[in-house]
Amino acid sequence: MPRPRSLTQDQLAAGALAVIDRDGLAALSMRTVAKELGMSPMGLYRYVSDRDELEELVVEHVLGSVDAGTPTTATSWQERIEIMAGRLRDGVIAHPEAIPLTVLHRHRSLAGLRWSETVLGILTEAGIDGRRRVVALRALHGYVTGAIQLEHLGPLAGEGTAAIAALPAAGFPHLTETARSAGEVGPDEEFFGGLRLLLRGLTGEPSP
Amino acid sequence: MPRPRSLTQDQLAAGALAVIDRDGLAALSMRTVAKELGMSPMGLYRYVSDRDELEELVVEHVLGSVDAGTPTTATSWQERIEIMAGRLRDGVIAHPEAIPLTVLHRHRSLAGLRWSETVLGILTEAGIDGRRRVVALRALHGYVTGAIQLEHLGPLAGEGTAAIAALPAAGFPHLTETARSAGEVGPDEEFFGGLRLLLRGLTGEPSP
DNA sequence: ACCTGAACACCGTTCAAGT
DNA sequence: ACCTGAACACCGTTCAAGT
Repeated sequence: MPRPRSLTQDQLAAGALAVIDRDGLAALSMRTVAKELGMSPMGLYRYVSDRDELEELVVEHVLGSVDAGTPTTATSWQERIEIMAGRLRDGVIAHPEAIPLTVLHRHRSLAGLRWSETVLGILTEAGIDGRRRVVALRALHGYVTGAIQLEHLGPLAGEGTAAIAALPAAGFPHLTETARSAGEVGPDEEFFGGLRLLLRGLTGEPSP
Repeated sequence: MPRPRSLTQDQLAAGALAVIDRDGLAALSMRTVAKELGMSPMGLYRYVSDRDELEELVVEHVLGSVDAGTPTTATSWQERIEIMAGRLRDGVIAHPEAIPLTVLHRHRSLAGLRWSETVLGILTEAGIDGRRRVVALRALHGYVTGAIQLEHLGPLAGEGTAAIAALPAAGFPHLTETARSAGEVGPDEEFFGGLRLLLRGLTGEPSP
């Protein structure tokens, strides 16, 4: 005798994300999510074929919160891309414990592809096309992904904290010196500063 | 009655890496590594305090194979940075299954810090210092990390294969079109093309 | 059709013991 | 000091059964 599904896929994703946000990524398991939702562990398999699919659902949920609409307030295409990068960063950083999952599954996510589509539109509008546009999208995607992760693993000031502080200053003169100036650079300046380097490189002539 | 250690830390790392290379990252466990080395699972705890430390050892082993010496053949500082990035990419890609570990632990690795030290030296020599140098290192680090991961997760042509092919072309006009030109762009052009964008942005005046 | 419970083959790690 | 073996509290997933 058919019973109605008690959950939507989004509720499942939200339950899993609640476990991650509260207890950390290591605590994520079919069993803990089932408990969070008041089901038996095997009940989840009605919604998802394995753990990997549960993870994809979580990422879809996180990236689904990112506004993929073309920014209208910005005056230049560079600014529009900065806004897109900032939105993605904000959405991902809102669930720091999920970052490894987000990075891992981002490229299979529909919401992630919507972000890429909008960025491609902005690049096209800027007169970038063909192979140059492919390289530009990949570079932006790679930078944003890597920068968010690095920020999560610890700022350079933090990278210094544990590892660099214990470093033989003689063997690492530049690193120890840079670690000192790193304290003045906040995460926003770091993220958008690096992004602007990329955009500036993109702006010049088609290259030699 | 004291017995000599039967293993070096490097042999332990090599054993773990052998498991990863042969059977994938999911197969890595204290038990499988112990079996690989002909020990009981608990024997490993003489060398390493937990699984996390075993992972760090693996990453140290992988990054330890990367030549961190300043390149001497290159004629420009940009070329020297390209060589450094290429060496890191080659070293990491040699163990594709270990990439998630490499990314995760890279910032705590001594060999990783040696790479950063050399890159900082090249940047300094190029006249980049202070906060600009901090931002430059982080941007390079972020880009290289992200680009290697993206390459491992699948090229844009591959990102297209599964996901983009199944995409409603109407809703994703740029993405479907770009996926077509993506086939012409090989992984090297993609990696170094993006890197050169960054370097070109770095080369201009100190910025507005 | 939706969900449960027992069972299987795994984990990382603690603890007590062997040489 | 180095290593082992049993045990504990976990995993993901299969399979048979309940409503």
